[in-house]
Amino acid sequence: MADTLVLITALAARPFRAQNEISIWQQIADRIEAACLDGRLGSMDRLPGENHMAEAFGVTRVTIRRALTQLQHKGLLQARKGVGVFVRPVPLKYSVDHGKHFADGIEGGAVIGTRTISLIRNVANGDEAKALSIEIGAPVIRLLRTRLVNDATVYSSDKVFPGRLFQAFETEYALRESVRDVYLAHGVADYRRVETRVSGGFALPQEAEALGLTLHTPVLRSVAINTAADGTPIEFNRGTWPLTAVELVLKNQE
Amino acid sequence: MADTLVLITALAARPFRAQNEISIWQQIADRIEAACLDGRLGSMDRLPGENHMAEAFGVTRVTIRRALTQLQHKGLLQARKGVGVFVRPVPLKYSVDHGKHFADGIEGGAVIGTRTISLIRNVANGDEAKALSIEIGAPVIRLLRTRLVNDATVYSSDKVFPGRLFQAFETEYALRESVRDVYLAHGVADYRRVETRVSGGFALPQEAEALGLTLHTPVLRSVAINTAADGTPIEFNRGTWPLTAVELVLKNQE
DNA sequence: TAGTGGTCTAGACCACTCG
DNA sequence: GAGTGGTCTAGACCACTAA
Repeated sequence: MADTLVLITALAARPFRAQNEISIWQQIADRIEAACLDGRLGSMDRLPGENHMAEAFGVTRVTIRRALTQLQHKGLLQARKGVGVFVRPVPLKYSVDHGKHFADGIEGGAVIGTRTISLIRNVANGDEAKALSIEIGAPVIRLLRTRLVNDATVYSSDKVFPGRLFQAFETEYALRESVRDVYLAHGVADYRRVETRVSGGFALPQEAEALGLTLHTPVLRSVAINTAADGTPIEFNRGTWPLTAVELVLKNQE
Repeated sequence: MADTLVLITALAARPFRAQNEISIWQQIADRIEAACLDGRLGSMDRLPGENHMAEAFGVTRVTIRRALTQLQHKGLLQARKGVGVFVRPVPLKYSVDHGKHFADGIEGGAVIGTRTISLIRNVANGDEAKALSIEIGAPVIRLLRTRLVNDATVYSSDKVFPGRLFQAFETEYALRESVRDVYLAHGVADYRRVETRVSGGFALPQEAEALGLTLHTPVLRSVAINTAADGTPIEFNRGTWPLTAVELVLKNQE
């Protein structure tokens, strides 16, 4: 919040260790990371410009950028072209039980938030049709949203539902932004996650935008299918997580 | 296998698109990636030196390095200091059912391999004791190994077993490098994976070494616990996967 | 218009590996 | 000793953003 240049100058005051031990850029990254983690650099703070930081640390912009790049990959910083480099909200690891509802799955007493990006009706493409056991071109409901933990965006999801099963999706969802409520209102009291696939990748433009990450940043991706108690697929869910922000917990219940 | 400089020169022959569309380094990376994926660059091939490639593409070493870095993060290349940059074996996505045995979990008819790094007896530290429900300092068996799919190293694991339950671990394991056989020989015919935790991180020196990745490369990490049919914990398993080499599939069986 | 981050150049020195 | 990748310097131009 305060003048970050003062802080950075303070970080730069300590001399670097001998170069054959740890590289300069790594030492710079370590110092900035420490400042992020212990709160000296706060959430949403804007760092000084790269030129200023280069001068403060007595190095070239290239060296500063090498350090900043690592911290962006770690999910601690986000760079916005023409604007600046910002501290991302606490990327501490959250444990999410991916067999449960998102809010239930967070371990510990965190504050959960939801931001609905869009909710439209559409038709199923190949992947979606296969996952939901419907025909290509069949009507579907498409819900884009992000989930927040302690004001940090940790999850961006793209959910697809069979349109025929949820005639009143929009009105029910509008009440509390709750998919579970929509299920209940349509007579689906019980359902289960039958399969989860987890893979890694690199943030595409839309993912970087949704999660507040720099482009090319490594991410986790999950693909999951929910079915009703009778086995009917009711949801196809594709999600993206910042690589280091989350720990997915998958339990085999008896 | 053949002269990779000839190939790289061929890749460099095509002119670059206007710079305001896609950056030079990205175009270089895309061309090399395409050559890796369609076999023009084969597994274990060594690329020309960065100076040679820079000259071939008509750019600076910095620009070449930016392209190579991305491909290293993607798991397509591995750089070895003082030696060269090498093409990693097919990092195509493998689907692994993490509730099953490794070999059973691979989807499709791939060739599975095992390399045992070390097998020693030791004592449990805090994490391991907690996971296995034994006391800190209790005897454990520690097994380090890597798994290969079609000659590509896709998994490095660090398994810990309660020493008291497997008196003849070493002799039984030596027969076929099979943990399942060790279980059977000690009367554990049935067991299950009760919990899997998946998270992301960046390759530590030992992980980079084991998987043939460049340092700082993003990776997937899994932590899992197996129990015998009666609920007794029998294995604590920590593993590392190249980020883009695998898709973990976790099914909830009825 | 001023400042920002993204890209690129043309050099340099170093530690490391291998023959 | 020759070649390699890792690091670092000192510049430059660009597209983008906000005041």
